[in-house]
Amino acid sequence: MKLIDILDATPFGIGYRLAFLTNFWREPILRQMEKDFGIIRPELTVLMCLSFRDDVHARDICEVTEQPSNTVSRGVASLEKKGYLARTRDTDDTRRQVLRITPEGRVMHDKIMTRFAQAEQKMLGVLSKQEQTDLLCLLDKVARDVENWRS
Amino acid sequence: MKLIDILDATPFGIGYRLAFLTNFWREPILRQMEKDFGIIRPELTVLMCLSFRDDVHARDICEVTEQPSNTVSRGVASLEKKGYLARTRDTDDTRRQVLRITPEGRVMHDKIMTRFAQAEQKMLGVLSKQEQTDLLCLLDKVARDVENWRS
DNA sequence: CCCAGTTAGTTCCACATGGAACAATATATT
DNA sequence: AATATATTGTTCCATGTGGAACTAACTGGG
Repeated sequence: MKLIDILDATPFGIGYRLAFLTNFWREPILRQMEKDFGIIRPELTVLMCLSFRDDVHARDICEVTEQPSNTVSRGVASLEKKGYLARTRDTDDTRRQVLRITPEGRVMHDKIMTRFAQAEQKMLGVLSKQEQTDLLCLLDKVARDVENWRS
Repeated sequence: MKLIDILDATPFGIGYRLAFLTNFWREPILRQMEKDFGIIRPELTVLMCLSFRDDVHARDICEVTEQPSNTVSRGVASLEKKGYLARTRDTDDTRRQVLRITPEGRVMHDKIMTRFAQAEQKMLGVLSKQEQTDLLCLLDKVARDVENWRS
């Protein structure tokens, strides 16, 4: 009995394969990331948001990622302690704090992103360039439509 | 700022979209499943294995799903308490116990499977039948190749 | 200006999870 | 046959996580 056989028995072949691939692609890297760098999932989430756009508030990260505020709060606090982000009080609203990634934070972020990218390439090795393009296109179509189907 | 924009900035477009779709498709159902039926993730894992094949041992489930034994142990214990599976001592090896899903367990399993299937159909609404077939084919190709790329 | 209601971020608490130690049983070696 | 080793499944413990309560600060209506 293999996992892929159970997979085949379900009435949601695409969904299950999505979950299957996500698990085998992402989870090992997240575990390794924690082991090698001491960075855990919610910290990476914050790091990715700050890498994409500087000077955001914790609240923004909550909204974009749909993470609970306490999770983001802990991620921000621990990243600051590690020197990967800096926070300053917002002068307009002193409840808020402006978050910014540090150079060290960006280095760490890029290192982790590279791992994901390399693992992706390895995962897609069985597909031709054209097939990879097709797959990306199909996934993108569904992902962009998310607001129409999410429950 | 939208999540999909951060997604586009990463050097692993396919991987990130896989994770994105998995999150928005699977996670809401798992949360709802717990709320409506009191079934949590490791319990569902056990239930799906037993639905696929009867008379297995907890150890088999550990190997197939790569779950730690304590997680499976708890899942089995709680499912038994709820009447969704029955366990009997294996006469050949009294350390082992033979697991079997009950009719109530199968009803619950099917109810949950239906939810996943319906959510999948909704998710794929934006794709044509041909595109859905293509997507399934591509995902299957990569999934079947898992032993060659998993880290 | 004051108070009710709202919002940003943190802390508290309850629980799910996985690693490691453990007890019971089976298997291998001599 | 006796002892050492391996295996099955459970319990213990440390940690990650999210809901809810909480504090501090802002906003709007009277």
